[in-house]
Amino acid sequence: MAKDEIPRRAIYRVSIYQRCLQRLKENEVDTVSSQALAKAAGVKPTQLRKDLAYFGQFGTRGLGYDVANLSEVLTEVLGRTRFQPVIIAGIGNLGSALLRYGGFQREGFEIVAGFDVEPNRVRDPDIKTPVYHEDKMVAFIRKHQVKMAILSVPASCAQGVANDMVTGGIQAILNFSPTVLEVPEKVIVNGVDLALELENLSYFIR
Amino acid sequence: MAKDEIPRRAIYRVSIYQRCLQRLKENEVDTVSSQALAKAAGVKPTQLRKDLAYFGQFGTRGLGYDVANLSEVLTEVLGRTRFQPVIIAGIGNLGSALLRYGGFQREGFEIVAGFDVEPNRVRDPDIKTPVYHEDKMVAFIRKHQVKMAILSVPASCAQGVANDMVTGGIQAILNFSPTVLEVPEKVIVNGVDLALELENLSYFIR
DNA sequence: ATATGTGAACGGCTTCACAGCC
DNA sequence: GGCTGTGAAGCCGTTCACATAT
Repeated sequence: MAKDEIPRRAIYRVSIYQRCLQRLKENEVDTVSSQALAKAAGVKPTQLRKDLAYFGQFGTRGLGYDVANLSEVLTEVLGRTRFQPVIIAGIGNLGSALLRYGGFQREGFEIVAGFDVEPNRVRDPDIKTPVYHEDKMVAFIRKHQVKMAILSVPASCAQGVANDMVTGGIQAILNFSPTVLEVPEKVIVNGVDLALELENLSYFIR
Repeated sequence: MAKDEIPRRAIYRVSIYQRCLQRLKENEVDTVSSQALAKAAGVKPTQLRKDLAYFGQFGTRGLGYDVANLSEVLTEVLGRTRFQPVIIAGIGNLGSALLRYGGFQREGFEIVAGFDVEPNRVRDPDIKTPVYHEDKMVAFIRKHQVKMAILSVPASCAQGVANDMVTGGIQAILNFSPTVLEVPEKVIVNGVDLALELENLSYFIR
């Protein structure tokens, strides 16, 4: 099945299924129905089955899915079989928090370096990740063949830093700046816009 | 036009239009076409016009939109005419960063209090927002009629804290925990799942 | 001439209904 | 009987084409 026929949202959900399976494994459950797994993931059972169908047939009719097996399959599907190095540009408030955040490591990502215009600014001493000057970023990306980057610089310089990332060879950017980035088509950008999310919520409360 | 006929994503885009208008105002541009505004927002002109049409007619044919006027209208539409108080539960890495983050204030939100199981844990001294014990949260929400909350506690206690928020009367939650929250239908939840976004990106790079 | 506003067509994702298998 | 796998139907949001206004 070609990748671009798979709904983008389905990929997000597969990640969620994967997490739920992990929890089931910890609890030594070894079989799960689409109904139960879907409930845990907050979706409808048919949707779960449809999502899995994009990648193959993994269940046993009348029984359900083997937790360990399905979990392995999804890890494969998501391409998370090996650690993925990530860099981060902009080590301010948010950037520092992201460096300390354990959630990435847990999911198989490692932030290998940070970059900032003020690399020596005072920071939490238990940040072990090295922080270099932004000048060094392009060379670092090239040398270590890094494909993924987190962008947490102020909006005003986001596009410039993104350009450097692309120059170095970054293929995917997680963008925390409240800006619309212009990048070549082959580069993927996911945006996380905190103020936007709050604004959106405020619209719905009355 | 009834609120629930408007696509949820359209609301996000309206916030983005609003931001672009702000920038235009700063540059003393006073008229803008759907084409120009759409480009700045990263969408197609027809989509912009369709989005605005959900709320009324604001343009002049043959000319475009009056920047100041449209901006006012959108502020009204988004319900961001007055400051909105927000509380935050979980003042760890991420929570502290969010407290220091200026982007919320800029968009008309004020984090009025933080809550944590360890309210006296050592934190950046230039955080001015008071941090109380989580026990006090429900009473605080009630007393100050707070409607919006940010949830940045560990996944394992997210549901419990969310329940308290709902008990107090919170109507909208911005959830940073990698969990599917179960809340009454009338309560809105927007999730920001950092590891999920990275996983999603890693799927698309090859 | 130029740009908005909008019904209709389109496309993609979700849900349904049921066939297939244990 | 129970549960998965899947073509078909339904739904929702986006895009198109053009009528309308200045």
